[in-house]
Amino acid sequence: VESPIDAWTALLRVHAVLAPILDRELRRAHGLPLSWFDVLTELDAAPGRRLTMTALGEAATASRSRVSRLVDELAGAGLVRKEANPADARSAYAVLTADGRRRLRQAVPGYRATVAREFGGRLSAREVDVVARALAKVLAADR
Amino acid sequence: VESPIDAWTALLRVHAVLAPILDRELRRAHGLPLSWFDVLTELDAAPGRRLTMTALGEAATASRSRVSRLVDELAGAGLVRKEANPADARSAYAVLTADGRRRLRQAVPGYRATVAREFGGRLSAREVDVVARALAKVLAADR
DNA sequence: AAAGATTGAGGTATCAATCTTT
DNA sequence: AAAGATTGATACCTCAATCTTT
Repeated sequence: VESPIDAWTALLRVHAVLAPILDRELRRAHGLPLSWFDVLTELDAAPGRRLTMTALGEAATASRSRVSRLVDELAGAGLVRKEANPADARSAYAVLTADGRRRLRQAVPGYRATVAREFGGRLSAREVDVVARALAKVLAADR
Repeated sequence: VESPIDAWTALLRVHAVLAPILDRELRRAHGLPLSWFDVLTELDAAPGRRLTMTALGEAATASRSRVSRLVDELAGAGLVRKEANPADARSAYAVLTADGRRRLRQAVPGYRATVAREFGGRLSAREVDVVARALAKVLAADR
């Protein structure tokens, strides 16, 4: 095992196996698709629990145009609210609501447990650490 | 950085960034979506360059029902051929054609180069190795 | 009845075109 | 003209129902 191809191929496979598991689990237990969970998580981590649509598109896994529709769905469910940006009338904020924060907090423990079981379960602490650092480097490099 | 969550979240982000890049590059240069490339790669690696639909569904990143449609598309493009399984009339083989093999071989160098640049580029050989081994362990564990 | 495979219906995501504000 | 954002059209993917063979 030496070429980056092997690592990348394994990443594709792990994603293909685990993402659907997490998605189904989040829907079943909390009515949250993984795409919603992802957006809520990014908003929760942002200063003021808010991000412009563009910033959200860059932070989340969803594409820029997908984010528009996800935020509309989340707003319809009361988990997010859209707010004007007083500094620039072109841009819009997506803001996490109290309800959204509550739903997210309910979902996080189960999500972490599933990840720990399915992903972390067979790896040493050191391995987990190296993987996290390495993938963070890949991200930092491109964008 | 210690929890498996950080590693998993980074994996999601890397996938979200790199998969579209590779997909666009494969389409542009070779007319092959990443999903096609994935199926062709699995068939090329299989004994006799053939797999039953179920085996292909397990090997590839596509779901079982998606594989049916992908193989139909690939057969329409002449890159794959469907063959009866003489041992069991329920099952069908997807077989890589000479054309499919040629197209795959043309695409592989560019694919490897893009992965090397975008993924392996910023990592040491040791990091790449640990990531590949760790992700392989995760896969072996679940399925 | 279970296993291999396909398919109709519907959900999910992307692209390119568009609208508005800077 | 460029940046922020949305949207119509379309491609992509999954679920559950179905068909056939074991």
